[in-house]
Amino acid sequence: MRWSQSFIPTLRDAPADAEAVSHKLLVRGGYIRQLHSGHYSLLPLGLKVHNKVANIVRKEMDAIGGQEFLLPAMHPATIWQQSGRWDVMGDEMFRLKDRSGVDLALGMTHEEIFSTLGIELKSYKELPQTWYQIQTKFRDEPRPKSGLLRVREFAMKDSYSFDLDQAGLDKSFTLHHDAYVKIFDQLGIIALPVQASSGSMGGSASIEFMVPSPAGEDDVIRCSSCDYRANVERGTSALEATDDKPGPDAPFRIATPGIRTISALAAIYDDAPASRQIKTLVVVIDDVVSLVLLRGDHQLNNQKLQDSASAINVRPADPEEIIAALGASPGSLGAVGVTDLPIYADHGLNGRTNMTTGSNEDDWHLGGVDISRDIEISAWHDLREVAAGEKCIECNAELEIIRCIEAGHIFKLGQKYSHAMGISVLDENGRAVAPVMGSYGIGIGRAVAAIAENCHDDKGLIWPPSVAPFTVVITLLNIDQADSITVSEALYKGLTDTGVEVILDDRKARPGVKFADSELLGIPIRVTVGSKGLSNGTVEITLRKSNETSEINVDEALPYLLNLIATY
RNA sequence: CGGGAAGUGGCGCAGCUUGGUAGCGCACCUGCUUUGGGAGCAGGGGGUCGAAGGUUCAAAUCCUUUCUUCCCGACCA
Repeated sequence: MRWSQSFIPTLRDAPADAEAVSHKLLVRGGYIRQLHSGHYSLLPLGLKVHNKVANIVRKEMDAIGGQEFLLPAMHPATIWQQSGRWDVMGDEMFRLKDRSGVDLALGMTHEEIFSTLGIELKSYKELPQTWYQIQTKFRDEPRPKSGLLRVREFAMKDSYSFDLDQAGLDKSFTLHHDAYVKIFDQLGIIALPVQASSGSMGGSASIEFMVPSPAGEDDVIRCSSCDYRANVERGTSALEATDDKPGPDAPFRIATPGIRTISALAAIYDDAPASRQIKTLVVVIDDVVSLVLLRGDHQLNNQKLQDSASAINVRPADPEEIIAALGASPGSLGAVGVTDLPIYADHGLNGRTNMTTGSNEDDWHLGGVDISRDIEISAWHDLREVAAGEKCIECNAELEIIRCIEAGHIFKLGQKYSHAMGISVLDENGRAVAPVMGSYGIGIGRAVAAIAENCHDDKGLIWPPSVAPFTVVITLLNIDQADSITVSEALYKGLTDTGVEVILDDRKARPGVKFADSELLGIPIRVTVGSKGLSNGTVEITLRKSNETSEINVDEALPYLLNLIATY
């Protein structure tokens, strides 16, 4: 491709709106442009990178027996109603009506739609099946942000496996897991597989592939010693034993005028450090006012609560609801004597005695509280959010928390959709069996952004060769000089003829502009053709990644480049 | 949805406080010079100042409403 004829609108300044590095560089490099919030146009170079990522994904899906489909992006409401997710998906699903008033949705994912085809599976002999597509998904995100990282319209590779039994699903799941490892390896980014929450997908297990980056939105717990890794929405840690001194036979009242916080109580009352207080939160779980109890120094993880309660929606109660439920204001709340509300307690409180908590009367707390004796716990769950520095449940080493981009997510769905959508096959005994399903996703555009987040310097992008829009840029410094033109054109033809993707910078522009643009674009190899080198019979070959430059004789340049590309 | 910020040519910004008919840098076009790290000079093109309403002889500027975008939080497969 000739640069002079290409649409590559590079910018010296990033738009003021851009914050994330990938966003700035992809816009400045002429890869993407925003149409409106959460919707981006891919420009020719952006599409090239996008396609390369998609093709790597495609290749690895094919390698595990995946068959590519393309399903509609627009769906009838009825099919989502059949699975129950028409309601579950809430505001995040784009909905519309056609001219006759029929409810429609833009697909956020395709479990239901693939299931309509799964109905045609009739025999265990046809299983397993692995089906996938690379299709546009629509999600009405509450807050699109950071360029391609969080958008409302994006291409996603989604695949679905159908197996006869759990053992089959385990195998399909492992195949996908290993394929994902290979994919991210080829994309040139580190993606840590971590235990994750399944969220609205349901199902028994899920693993996310997380790319460490400050631009990410998820926190991952990582053990400094063993290979324990989990999303904070899912992971836990070992708690050190707490010494509760023996308590009284019944709780006693403590006058605490004006005390409204855990830390304030700990400060004035020696016997109530935060770790020996009970924190009482009032939440509304699918319209049911409920209490959540945690150790005073622990934080609630909302997703854990939502998962534990199998809830669609969890929100903090507002002050009026709290007073109506408990008769006191936040800061003085407790669960002792509460019998009419569901009470969820975190495992960190299990077996604890002689603790301090609110009394549901402003300015008074209760001491000597024994959890099992004094509080009617409805259910015990893991609800607290792990903090950095806590100890690993596997090996007791220190845990760290790292910010990550969720680049892929694989789920064991089980039979939820098979049952809901009416898929069944006959097993070898002639009995109808609902296949066990799995679902597996990689966001293509998000992967592009994740690579950009990880592969750049202060001059611009540094694409891994596997996804670079071009492998080589020939920087022709003087477009009026016959020698330079001859050498450049010969190299251009030589590389093109061997299938190397090259862009020839034949623009009428100053050298500084050409160098800066080639670095901004992040093309792995630059060949500089100029009079300085040609006077010695050489061209310069520069690696974007290391900025390492070699002077190579003109005659040897082509084989040198081909060898360099082969061994990059 | 709560909090904050911002909308002026393709990009970055000034002008607004104190109303007087829009400007700077980059980019773009023409010419000359220059030519190995974002050139210089000269000339030139391009903007309903987000939108609507109001105040006024006069509104980018003041008032009201509204839309949009970004950031933090909430939320989120």
